[in-house]
Amino acid sequence: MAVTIRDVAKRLNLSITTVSRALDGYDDVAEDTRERVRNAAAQMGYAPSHMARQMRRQRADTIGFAISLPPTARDNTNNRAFADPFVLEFIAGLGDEATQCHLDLIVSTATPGMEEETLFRRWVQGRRLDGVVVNRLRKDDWRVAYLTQNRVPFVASGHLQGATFPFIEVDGKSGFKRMVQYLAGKGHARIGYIGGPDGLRLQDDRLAGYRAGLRAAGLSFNKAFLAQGDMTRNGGYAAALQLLALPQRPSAILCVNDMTAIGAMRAARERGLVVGRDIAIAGFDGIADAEHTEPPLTTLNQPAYDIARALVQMLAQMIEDGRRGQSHVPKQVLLQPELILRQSTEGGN
Amino acid sequence: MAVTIRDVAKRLNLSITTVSRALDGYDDVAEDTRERVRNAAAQMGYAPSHMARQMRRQRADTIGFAISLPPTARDNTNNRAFADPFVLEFIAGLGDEATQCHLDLIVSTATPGMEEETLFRRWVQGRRLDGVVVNRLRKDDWRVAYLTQNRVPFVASGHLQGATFPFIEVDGKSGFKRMVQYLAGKGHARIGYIGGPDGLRLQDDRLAGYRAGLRAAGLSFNKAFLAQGDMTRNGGYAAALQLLALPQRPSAILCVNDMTAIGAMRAARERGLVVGRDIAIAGFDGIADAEHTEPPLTTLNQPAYDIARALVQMLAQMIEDGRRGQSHVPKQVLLQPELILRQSTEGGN
DNA sequence: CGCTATTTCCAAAACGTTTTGGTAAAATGT
DNA sequence: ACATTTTACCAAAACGTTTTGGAAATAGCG
Repeated sequence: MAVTIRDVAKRLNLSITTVSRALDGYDDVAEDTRERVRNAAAQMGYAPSHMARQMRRQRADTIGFAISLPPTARDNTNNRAFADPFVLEFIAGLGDEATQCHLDLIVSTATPGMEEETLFRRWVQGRRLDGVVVNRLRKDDWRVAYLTQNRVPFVASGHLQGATFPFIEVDGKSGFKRMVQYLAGKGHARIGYIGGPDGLRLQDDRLAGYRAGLRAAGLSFNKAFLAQGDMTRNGGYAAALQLLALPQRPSAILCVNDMTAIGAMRAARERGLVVGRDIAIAGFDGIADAEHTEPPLTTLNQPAYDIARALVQMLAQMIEDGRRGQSHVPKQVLLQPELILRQSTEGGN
Repeated sequence: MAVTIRDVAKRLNLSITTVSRALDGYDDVAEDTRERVRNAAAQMGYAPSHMARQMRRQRADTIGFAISLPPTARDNTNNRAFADPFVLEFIAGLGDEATQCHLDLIVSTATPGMEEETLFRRWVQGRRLDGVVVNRLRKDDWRVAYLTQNRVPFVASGHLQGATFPFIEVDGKSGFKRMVQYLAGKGHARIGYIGGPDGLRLQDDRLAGYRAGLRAAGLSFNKAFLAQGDMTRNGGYAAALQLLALPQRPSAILCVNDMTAIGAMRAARERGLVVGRDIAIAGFDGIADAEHTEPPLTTLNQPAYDIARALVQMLAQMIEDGRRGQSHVPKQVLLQPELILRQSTEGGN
C-alpha cells in the first residue's frame, strides 16, 4: 500500500541502490540525479520504512527506561509510575535527549496483570532496544545482573557498591547530613525521619546521611523517630501521623523525598500544626511543586532533567563504542544536591 | 551475535518453519516436537526478533500520542509536556491499555530545536506506528487533516465540529455552566474567568460554558473579568494577578484547568487573600494535587485515565478493522464532568 | 491391499531496506 | 592513442521472521 523505495526507483528508471544512496547523501551519485530523486521522493511521499531500515542495520535505535516501583505504589486501577514529578522530570529529560540523539524511548510501565519483569525481558530478548537506563537500584538488583549477563549496554541513576557500570548519582548521604546539621543549628533536637521501602539503595543512603548528621550534631539516634513510607504522598501522610502521635513528637521531620514531605505536611496541618512554625518539614528532590506548597518546602534539589540527559548521552556513547568493538570506560559521577531553604523549616524550636 | 530462529532449528535438525510454528502454537506440529522446541528455545535464550517480526507482518504494533503544546508552555531547557498531571494521567492510561493490547506507545515530545511536526511526520511516513491518539485539538488542526489524508487510524480526546473520526469528549461547556450557576447561587456576582491559549477547541468550549452560566444566572458578561493564561501554573499566576489588580476585583475566579487554578491561588495568597473565604477559585480536570492544595480545590473532574484507556481500545479496534478491510463506524462519546466541591469555593460573597 | 484423509514437516518467497563488490562509461594523464 | 583514474550507476546478498503451498509419512477405511 505505502510507497516504497522500489516505486521511486521504477518511476525514475533507476536502481533502488541509487535511490537509497542518493537520499542518504553518498557522494557516488550525480548531483542532478540526486535532485531528481529528492523531488520524486517528496512528490510521491516516500520515506524509508523505519522497520526495514532497523532490520537491515541491526539496530533498534531505541532505548528503554526500566522504572522500578515499590509494590505499594501500584494499585489496581491506575499506574502510579507517573505520579511522582521527580520521575517525570527525569523521563522528560530522557525523552528530550533521546530525540536529540535520534533514539526512541520506551518506558516500561508495569501494568496490573503484567509483570514489569516479563515485559522487560521481552524487550531485551526481542532485541527491541539498544540500551537501557535503570533507576532506583535495589541492593541486589536483578536488572543489573540480567543486563550484564545479556551484554546489554546500560547506565544507572544511582549506583551499587563497587559498580563497574556507568552511573550518575546524587549524594543523598552528604545531602541529608547537611540538612540535619542545618536543623540542629536552628535548635532542633528531636529530628524524625520518614524513609522509603527497604532494599532501595537510595533509602540506605539517605538514612545513613540522617544518622551521620545526628552524630555530627552531637544528637543521639532515637529509633522511635524513624518511620517508613513508600515515597508517595499517602505513604508520607500515614508515616507522619505515626510520628506525630508520639508522646514526645519530633520538632522536625526529614522525608526521603518531596512527595513524602507533601503528605507529611498535610498530616501536620490536620493535627493543627502550622508547618514552618510549630514543626519543620523537609524533603528531597526539588520538584517544582515544592515551590508552590503551603508553606513552600525546604528540600535538597537534584537536577533530574539534566541528569537524565547526561545519562542518555553516556548511554548513546556506550552503544556506539560497543558497535565498534571498542571497550568503554564507565563514566561515574557523584553530584552534590543543592540545599534549598524555604518556609517549611522556618522557626527554630 | 544474538540467537536466531535458525540456531534453534539447526540445533534440533528442524526447519525454521517448524520452529516458528511450534512456538506460535499452530496445530500442525506434533506435541512432543513442540515441547522439544520450547525447551531448546528457553535453554538457548531465544526470543523472536521484534524487528523481523514487524517487518514480515507489516505492522508496527505501536501507537503514537501526538501531544500538542501551546508555544509558551515550552522553554529552552526543559520539556514541559510532562508538567501537567492531567496530561500525565492521560499518558499513564494510554500506556497501560497499550501494553494490555500488546501495543507500544511512543509519545511525541517536541524538543527544543526539533519541531513537533517534523518528528511526527517522520513517524507516520516511516510507518513507525499503526495509529495515533491526538488531544487538545485546535480549531483547524493540521494533524487531523494530515492523518486523514494519509489514512492513518486515529482517535481524539475532544472533537471538532462535525467530526467524522472517533472521539471521547468531556463536556466542558455544560460543566462550566453548572459551575457558574453554583457560584452564582452562593451569591457571587463578579465571576472572572482565566482561559487558555486561543485556537484551542477546549478553550472555546469552556469559555462558552462560562458565558452560558452567566446568562443562566442572569449575570451580565464583563470583558474585564476575562484573562488569558497558558494552562500552566505560572500562566495562571500572572493572569490572576491581573484580575486581582482590578479596582472592582472578581469575588470568584474560574480557571480553564487545575494547573491554572493552582497558580491563581498562589497569586491570591500573595495579595493577602484567603482562598475560600475572601475569594473563590475553581478549576477543571480533577488532578490529584487538587486534593492536597491549601485549601483543597473545587474542580470539575474528568476521568483522564479511563478516557485514555477507552481511547486506546477504540483505536486498537479501528486498526484491526482497517486490516480486515472492514469499514469502521466511529464511536463518539460525550461525557459529563463531575463537579467536586471543596474548600476553595467556600464562603459566599 | 489400495485408496483417501490426516498428520507432520519443510523449501521458498516475501517484507523494504542498506551494503558489498562490482562494471561500464567518461574523464584524465602520458 | 592507450593506460589509468574517476564518476555514476547497479545486481545481489543480507537482516530474521512469518506465511504459502506443498510433500512425505502415517493412519483410517472399505
